[in-house]
Amino acid sequence: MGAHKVTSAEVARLAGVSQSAVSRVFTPGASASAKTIEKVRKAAKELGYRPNVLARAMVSGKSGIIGLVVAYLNNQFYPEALEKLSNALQERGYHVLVFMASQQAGNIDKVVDEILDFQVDGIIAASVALSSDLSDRCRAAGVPMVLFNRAQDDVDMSAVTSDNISGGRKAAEFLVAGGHRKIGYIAGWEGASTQRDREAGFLAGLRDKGVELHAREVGNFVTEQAQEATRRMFASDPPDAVFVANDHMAIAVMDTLRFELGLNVPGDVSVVGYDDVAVSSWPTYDLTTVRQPANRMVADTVDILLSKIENSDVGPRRVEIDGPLIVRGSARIPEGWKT
Amino acid sequence: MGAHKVTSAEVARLAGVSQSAVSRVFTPGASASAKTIEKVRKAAKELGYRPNVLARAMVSGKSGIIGLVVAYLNNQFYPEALEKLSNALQERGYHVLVFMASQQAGNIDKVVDEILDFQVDGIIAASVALSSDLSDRCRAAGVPMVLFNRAQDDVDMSAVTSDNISGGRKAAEFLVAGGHRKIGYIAGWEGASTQRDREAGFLAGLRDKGVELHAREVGNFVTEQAQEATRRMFASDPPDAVFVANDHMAIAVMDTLRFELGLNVPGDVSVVGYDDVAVSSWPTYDLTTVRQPANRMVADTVDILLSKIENSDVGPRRVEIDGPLIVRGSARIPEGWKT
DNA sequence: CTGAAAGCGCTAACAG
DNA sequence: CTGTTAGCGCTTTCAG
Repeated sequence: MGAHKVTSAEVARLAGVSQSAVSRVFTPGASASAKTIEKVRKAAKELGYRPNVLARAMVSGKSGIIGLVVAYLNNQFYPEALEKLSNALQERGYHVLVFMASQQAGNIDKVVDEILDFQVDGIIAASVALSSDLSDRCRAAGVPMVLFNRAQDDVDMSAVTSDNISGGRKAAEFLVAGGHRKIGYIAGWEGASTQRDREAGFLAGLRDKGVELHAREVGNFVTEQAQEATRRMFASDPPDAVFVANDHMAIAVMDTLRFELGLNVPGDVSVVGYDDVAVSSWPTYDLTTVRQPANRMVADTVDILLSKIENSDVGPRRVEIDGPLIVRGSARIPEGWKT
Repeated sequence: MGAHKVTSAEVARLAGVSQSAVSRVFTPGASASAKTIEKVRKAAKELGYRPNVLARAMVSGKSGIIGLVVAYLNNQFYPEALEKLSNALQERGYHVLVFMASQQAGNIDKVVDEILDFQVDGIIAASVALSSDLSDRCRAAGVPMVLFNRAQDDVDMSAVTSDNISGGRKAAEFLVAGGHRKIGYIAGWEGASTQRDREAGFLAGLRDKGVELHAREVGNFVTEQAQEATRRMFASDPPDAVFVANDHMAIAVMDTLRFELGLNVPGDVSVVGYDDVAVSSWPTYDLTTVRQPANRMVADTVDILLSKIENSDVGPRRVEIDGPLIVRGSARIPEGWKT
């Protein structure tokens, strides 16, 4: 007993047909007589036969595997995205091979090579920066790739993000409308396009209102660094409002403000974040934040990738999805602010 | 340019050796002369050759893929575990194919079938209940499987969990020592062994101290349901302490207690959770909880699985790792409580 | 050590 | 519609 993988040949023998007949019965776009189908299905069930996806991949050239590169799962936005991506792909007949990559550049290249070894049909890179050499390699291998939640200068690279510039601007307008004039910014990792765009939009928004940035510190999207950034920023001449580059850090900032610095949010300081992850809506934080429309980002990412896979000559697409400012209680609400 | 996958045959031609020579150079346990190795490596680099993992899998029978079934990523414990699992496996030369499975039983069976189609070398099932029929199927296919954070009656099934009974007992002893006599329990999904064991240990702990359970509600490991369970439990004759089956729910319980019911934690009610996820240590919650030693659970899971893969005749192993009670501020600390 | 040859399990022409 | 025949790219005997 045990440890035996049933082959199509064995099913064929039992069903009294050729091996290719079996293959046809299990190949989506194939044709076989009702009688054959019936015989084969019966034999297959009896033997517990299921086609070997890897063998199919070898000859067809399609593995049904999508490589997903992801850097860290600490930020709640990513597990959520990963779950949605995986589900969306599963619904369309694909499966996700996960590769964790630390942020170090060299690592990513190694990881992508490994991905390519698996003959994946496509790659989704979530929040990782890629060397342009890498994109070339994928292109040479004929494997389409799309960036999720990160854009790149390379115009040939498809990418899906929220509209980070517009989002940053919304945060600025809200804070200024709320009467704040001493406004600080806690930046994420400066290698990230999301960080750069959010900051650019935020600064542009301030400038348009004639307000100058009061303070700036870098938190690198990391909890501990965001806490330290907060301490530095509030050590002297503290701001009365802070825009934080993502919710993950914003939560840490709020905790530091409240428990370490004894400040009241939003009484003493207004805080605005970016992402609208699950925690942000918890009553404890009740964080005003710019929502990243994860569902639409995922849907678009999958659409773009699959259309590239199924129709190899479509050009690159870059999508920026506008997300609303979700007004909650962590920042002073301007009088007469219309949702 | 474009879309061409380099084969070992092409490398062989360029290097002026046979195709099998190329294979040997890229096969870990193979032998080739220094001269051959050199020629092949050079040609390979020039062409950008990398072995096709799928083809290798076909003939060797080892795909290097581990199927990971996971139900939901909401509970912070899982992204963390997934990340650690993936990293540990990557370090040992394996890769993770992720399958999301909703809790419905039928779904899981389908998912496992799909996993098997990929000729995975092994399966890790995180927090999903499996029909015994399924275990048989995997055994028949010769694919080892280990359960992560869930046990099963089937003694042939390897499983790694924390010592949930002992953990539940620790929570009971702590609460009773803290002077509580009206103690409630908010249960997780009753199909989960973790839930059952935590409750059993908790009740045993209470019984040993001569305390009776004051109230019990079911939260199913779901935020919203935990909130409702809290409301029901505190509607009349409220307890002065609650043990919640996991931190994910405990956080929701605390928020409900504080913001909806206006109660003070731990002043009016003590709360103890289970898992020690990242949020639990945030100052806002500062949750007293039983830690699940994720690192050791992951390490053991990987060890067990790989030893089964590499040495097919090892028996099943069931590991229960003891986790400490992490005493923080969400529950009254007994006088003279020794850490 | 090395090349030739035989498949791994399956799909895709190709004749019938 | 169906069986026969080639391979997909690679590892692994098997003779040299």
